Amino acid sequence: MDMIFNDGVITLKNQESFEPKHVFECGQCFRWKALDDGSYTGVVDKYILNVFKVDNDIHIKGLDERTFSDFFVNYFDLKTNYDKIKKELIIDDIMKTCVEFGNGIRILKQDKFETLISFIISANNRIPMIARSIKELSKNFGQRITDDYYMFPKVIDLAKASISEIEACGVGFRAKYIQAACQKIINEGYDLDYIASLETHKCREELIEFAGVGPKVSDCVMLFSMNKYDLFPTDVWVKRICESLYFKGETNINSIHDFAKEKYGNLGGYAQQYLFYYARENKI
DNA sequence: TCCCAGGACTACT
DNA sequence: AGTAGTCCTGGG
Repeated sequence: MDMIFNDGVITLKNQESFEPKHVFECGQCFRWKALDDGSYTGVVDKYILNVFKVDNDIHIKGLDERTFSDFFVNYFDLKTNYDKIKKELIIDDIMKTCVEFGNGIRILKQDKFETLISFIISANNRIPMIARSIKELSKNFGQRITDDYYMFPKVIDLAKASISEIEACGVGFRAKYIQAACQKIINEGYDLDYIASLETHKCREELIEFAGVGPKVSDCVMLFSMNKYDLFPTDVWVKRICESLYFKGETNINSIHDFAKEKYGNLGGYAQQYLFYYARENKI
């Protein structure tokens, strides 16, 4: 990887498969915000960073070199060859269209606990509301970074919150799920690192033990924070685009899972991201 | 006012 | 085993 560190800015040269808009607006994360200049600022762990692209170069502000190589090379999944993945995925014209449209998508490697809570909040919810809730949870129960930015809460701190305190963050009926998830981890010994080490099916079974986590949320948690890609999170958007482009009619979740497993196998998670982004940006 | 949104749960057959 | 109704919240 061609990396230059100069005057507090990290520059990655020739990043065709890294488009900030695609990465941060493909539905995987909720703490990145587009600024008026087209750059994106995000809170990741205790870091606040700004990312933008000029020509084919990615620029990252807010990190020292050491933090970048120790933490963010992994976070941005920079060691993965997306050209190869995209080549393998383009086995039909529909996926070709979606991959070309979301060319710069990368699947971030996010924190397990933050992803679990974030996607519990996502159930039957809208993105702005999800982002707002996460921001409030962080402000109320996370460590302060600056006056404007707070870390996502640690399990131990969020576990101390009452249901009504969690509700006050705007999460609605999901407050009890959030509290229960924290307590399951703290009191019942549920270990997300251990769960992540299990193979996909077993991992899903364990995640679904959390109240408020069903098939779709579990698959998102695995895809976005547990390095599992042999799955196909199927929300209404993905269901809709599969029905309209592949099935040419109504079908059910199981049929879509079977279809995706057959067609995309171990790359299902990537395929889902290109389909989802295309579907949502084009309002299919 | 009603409807619904990036699902899951509960209470029914 | 499979399926309606319900759920906080807030924007159309």
